[in-house]
Amino acid sequence: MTPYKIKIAIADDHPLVINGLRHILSNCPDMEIIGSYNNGAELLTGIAGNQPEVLLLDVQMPGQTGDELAVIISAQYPLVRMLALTNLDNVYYIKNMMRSGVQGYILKTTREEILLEAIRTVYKGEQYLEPVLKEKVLIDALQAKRDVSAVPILSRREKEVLQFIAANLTSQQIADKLFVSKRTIDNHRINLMLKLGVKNGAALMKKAIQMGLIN
Amino acid sequence: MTPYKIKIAIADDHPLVINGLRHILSNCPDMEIIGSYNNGAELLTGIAGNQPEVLLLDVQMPGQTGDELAVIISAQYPLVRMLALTNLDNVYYIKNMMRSGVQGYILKTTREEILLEAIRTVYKGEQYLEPVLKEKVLIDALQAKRDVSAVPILSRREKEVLQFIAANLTSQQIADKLFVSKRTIDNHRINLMLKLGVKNGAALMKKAIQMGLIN
DNA sequence: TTCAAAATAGGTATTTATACCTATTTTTTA
DNA sequence: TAAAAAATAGGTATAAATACCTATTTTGAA
Repeated sequence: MTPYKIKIAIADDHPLVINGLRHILSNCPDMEIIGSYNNGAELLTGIAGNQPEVLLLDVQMPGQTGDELAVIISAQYPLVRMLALTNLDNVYYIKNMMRSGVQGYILKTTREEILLEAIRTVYKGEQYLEPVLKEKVLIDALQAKRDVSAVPILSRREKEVLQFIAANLTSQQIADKLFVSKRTIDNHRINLMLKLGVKNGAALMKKAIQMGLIN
Repeated sequence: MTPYKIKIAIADDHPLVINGLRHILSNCPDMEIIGSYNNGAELLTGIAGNQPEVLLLDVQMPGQTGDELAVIISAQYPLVRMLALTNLDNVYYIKNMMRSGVQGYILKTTREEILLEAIRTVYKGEQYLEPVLKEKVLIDALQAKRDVSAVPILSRREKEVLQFIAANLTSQQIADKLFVSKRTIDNHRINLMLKLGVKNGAALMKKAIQMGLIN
């Protein structure tokens, strides 16, 4: 009796990658490739008539990028599981793809067994992330502040004002809330920017979040 | 021959916790408690004359909070390893403490073996995070966007402009970089704020980071 | 209790951002 | 290829932030 075969599609702009995958998967009794596409447009057209159960999705392709495609596909075909398959081991890309709707993320340099395990895991509806990448994401999330001495010590009032700035308030509104003059808040603002070494409110927010000073 | 004993100090405002830890550690041939403190002030005074190798640090204490203490201690006594020991299993606290300089983070509800393993790991200079918490941090970092329909779809140019705003540039500077009019960038800015539902650049930055639109 | 830091606030100017329009050109998509 | 969306940019205001000062009061730590 023939086993059930997981229907797989591949989207990658490198024919070599597609051929390689075809070769590997053709030796798997529980998988079959039902389509391959060289770019986003082809993928979206092709997938409309013939939906795979697992889509291997390259992150970098000409035209639409992987994250854009992932958003479209997860909205239009919520049953299609996606597995990002790429050379990019940067945490930013991993987070971005996972948040865009892919269920797994593995590297093209990965071993065959991991690839197959990832496909099967994702097919089951579970999330798969290569151990190496898991470690990377963890380190990134918990990274100690680079240079402890470089972390500015903010006064209590400054931290308070920082929270209000983050909460979408203007200096005037903060002043009203704290019953002080707008000029006082302006000064806190400028001192905050000085201490964090930035030149405007937007950058202040970014830095403060990076440093863990606000949520 | 007596084994080397890891010198441990405890800072916690609950005497029960301190007693419990004393009890557990007194049965360990490779550990000894050299001090215990009920609040931040006591800790800072006590540690000045007698530095432990591993400090078990509660996150919530009257007066100074755990993260403030961690920053102070890692600056003044860089050789003292710190292990956060708390009831708070919130990712925010975990990240905050780890970034403030503690090498490990475990829950008070944890099993004895894990506590001891954590102390030994941290003593060796390695990072320790309870498996349950590791998983939490990962999920938090990779979490899919809550409500796909609620995630505004930004155009490519808007995303590009967003990056530049995050990079500390003014509208004029961005305009120069992209060879367009400042007014164009102003419009992108306003559209970005509209789409993300905020009213100023700082809040825009915060929201964009929360949504994973920028690093 | 004395000293230093923090919080307070004002003056004055300039620069940027924000708001609300309209409108054209370019690109994408159906 | 027609229609929709995105990118472009201008007019005109106002509001807000930024910059660089000085100076007093309050608070906290040695």
